[in-house]
Amino acid sequence: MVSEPSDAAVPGATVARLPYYLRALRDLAAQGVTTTSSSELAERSGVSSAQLRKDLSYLGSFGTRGVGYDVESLASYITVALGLETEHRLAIVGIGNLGHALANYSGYEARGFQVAALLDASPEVVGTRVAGHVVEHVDDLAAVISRDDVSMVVLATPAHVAQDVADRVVGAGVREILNFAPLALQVPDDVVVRSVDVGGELQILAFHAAARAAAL
Amino acid sequence: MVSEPSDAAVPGATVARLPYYLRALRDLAAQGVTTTSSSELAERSGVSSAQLRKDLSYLGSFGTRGVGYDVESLASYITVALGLETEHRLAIVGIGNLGHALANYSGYEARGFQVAALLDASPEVVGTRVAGHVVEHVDDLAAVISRDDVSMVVLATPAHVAQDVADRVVGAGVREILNFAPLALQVPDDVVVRSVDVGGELQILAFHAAARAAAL
DNA sequence: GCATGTGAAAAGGTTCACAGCC
DNA sequence: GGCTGTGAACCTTTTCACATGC
Repeated sequence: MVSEPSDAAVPGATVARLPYYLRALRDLAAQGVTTTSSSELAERSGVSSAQLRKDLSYLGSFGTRGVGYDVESLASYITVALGLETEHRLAIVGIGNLGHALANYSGYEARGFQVAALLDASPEVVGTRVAGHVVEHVDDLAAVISRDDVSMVVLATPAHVAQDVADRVVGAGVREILNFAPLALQVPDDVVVRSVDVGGELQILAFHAAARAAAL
Repeated sequence: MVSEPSDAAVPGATVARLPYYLRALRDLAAQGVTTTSSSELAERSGVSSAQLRKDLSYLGSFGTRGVGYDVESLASYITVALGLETEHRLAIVGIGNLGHALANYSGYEARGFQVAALLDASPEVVGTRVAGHVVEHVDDLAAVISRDDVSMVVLATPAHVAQDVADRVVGAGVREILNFAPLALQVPDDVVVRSVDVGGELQILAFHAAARAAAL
């Protein structure tokens, strides 16, 4: 049987790696592999085997000593730990370049994510059909969120309206936001924001390139 | 004059926040603000003022006690620290949904980034014009990288070819990769990979949603 | 025998609180 | 007086190394 530490909080750094483990496990399963080890799984996930074992220890005890892990069942445990056995309905706000790409992104792979609505503010975009959805006006945000039971919002708007949209999203009761706008959103403590900043990532790479050049 | 700690390494966590500071400084400059404080800048960047001051201390000493920071000059110092005063030429590999969006992304904001080439493997895409570039075949990767003096590659290919493309990118001498494919790329130690994983970010949000639900 | 699971040690990062300086 | 810059304290995260149990 599997133990499940009831209240011990899972460290944030561990949570951030669980998707990697899950992905690696699904790859293994797709290849027909049924059993794996912490070292194999760690290598495929890009972490050390000690790190992987420590991370899993926060969730419970899923392996067999001397043997390893059952691929399918470990994948199931992580799926449950991530809350992916329940459906999460998304709304994407801001149907520009990026919003388009996100709407068409087939890989809401981890089952459990469903795009429920697309919204934008531009009259030229509202009413058009994108990825099987009619784009609605962002002024109807609260109504759409309620109507479609949206629990997560993806923000792909220009930076100068992102905070305003975020305020409305939070006001409509959404507590999880994935932000692509390059600014730090101000939200209440109980709202979780994850930010993806392509420009920032490039700048970090530039730092390393400069450091390399300086070291010559 | 400004001191610049010569060899003391800048912590990775600090480097990852520098883009936020730079963005906030540019916002302030755009608003006509010429002087700011660690608390104002920190709030706009989403960090604590102590953290901001500590981060800056790794780069040098740029403020005036009792006064604050000059917006323009601090922005300049961070720009230099990030290596953004030199031009970085990018190639985007994989011109699907996401690659399209990235190619059209106007905000290679931080001057210094320039899209030099687009590549794909599909005969239907190669030869078409996207964002002002004719898409070239990924088999010509090494030649394109050399011809266009590409120093960073953005990988937006399907996951199952990402490692193969990454190997060729590294073989062609590129040492900085921004990876959008959902897998852990295996690269030599001297290559820097930053990964952006939209599905993973959603899964992390799902974890928090589940934790919230469990706490009720 | 062998790979997991885990305390303990080490490293890394953040916060505190105040000295230093304008 | 007020804000920066920074050592010291604190907390989190990673790594180590080995006891545990199949």
